[in-house]
Amino acid sequence: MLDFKKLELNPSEPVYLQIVSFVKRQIFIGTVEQGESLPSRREMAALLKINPNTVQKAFRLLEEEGLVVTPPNAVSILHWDEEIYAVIQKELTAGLVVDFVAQAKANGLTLDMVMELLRNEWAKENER
Amino acid sequence: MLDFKKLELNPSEPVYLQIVSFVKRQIFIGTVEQGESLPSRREMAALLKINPNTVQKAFRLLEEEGLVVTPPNAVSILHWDEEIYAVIQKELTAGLVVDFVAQAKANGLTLDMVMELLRNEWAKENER
DNA sequence: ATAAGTGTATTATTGCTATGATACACTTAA
DNA sequence: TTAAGTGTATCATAGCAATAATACACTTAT
Repeated sequence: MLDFKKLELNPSEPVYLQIVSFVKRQIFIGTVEQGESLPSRREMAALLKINPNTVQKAFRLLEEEGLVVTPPNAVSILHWDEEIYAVIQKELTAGLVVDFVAQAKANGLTLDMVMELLRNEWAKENER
Repeated sequence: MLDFKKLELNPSEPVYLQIVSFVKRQIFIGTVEQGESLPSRREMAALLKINPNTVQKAFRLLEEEGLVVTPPNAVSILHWDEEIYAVIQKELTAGLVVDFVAQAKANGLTLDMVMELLRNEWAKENER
């Protein structure tokens, strides 16, 4: 189930994008089901203490990406098909490493160096 | 030796940052020596077809980070000490993975998954 | 002396993006 | 019918960051 109270807003990244990412990750991880309702724009805005338009922007984006459907004058509902799921799955996995690898190569690093750095950083603080 | 002709400007990232990164990477990789001169602001601006102030901003940043020194009314010169070198070395290696790991964890990925993705992406196109 | 080359400081402009205010159309239930 | 709740469209605002224009002080070689 979607629990937006767990979404801690980071002031340095656009709020609407944080909402989008949050929902995508929940779908990807599988903590959320098809047909589940999202809060209304105003409700969610009140919860997060932000402007309803910001929520609207996030939800519209989710709709454009095929993760959400919104009947007229009613609350948005989570809905996606396999194809779309594959897209966000790729985005959250393979897509994540693309820029990273490009940068690492530009910096002159080797694969072995990167894997070593990765292991170290991963071990640091398994908090949360 | 610094060859700014190899610096292909990417329109979607600030130019002055691209210049800074370029120089840092050259220092880190070791294709450049202490005492080497940079082009004058105007010269470099002409070469890259950008505004001299943009070059100035980049060079000033490099100076603030301790990679460059600029005598009065003269061209800037590459100069750094071991401590500063260690800083940018860390920035270009360990520092690179920090955000990446944070994101991967947020997406619910495991270390093994990430390493696998990394190998795949690294193998893709060893061009350049 | 002069002209051309340095770096630098100050200010202006531009463009973009995120966010906010407001009004509208519609549904639903009291 | 009315009031409160939906989403939505349009426009305004604000803030920020990158880039640009301009003028200044100084050096150097002609």
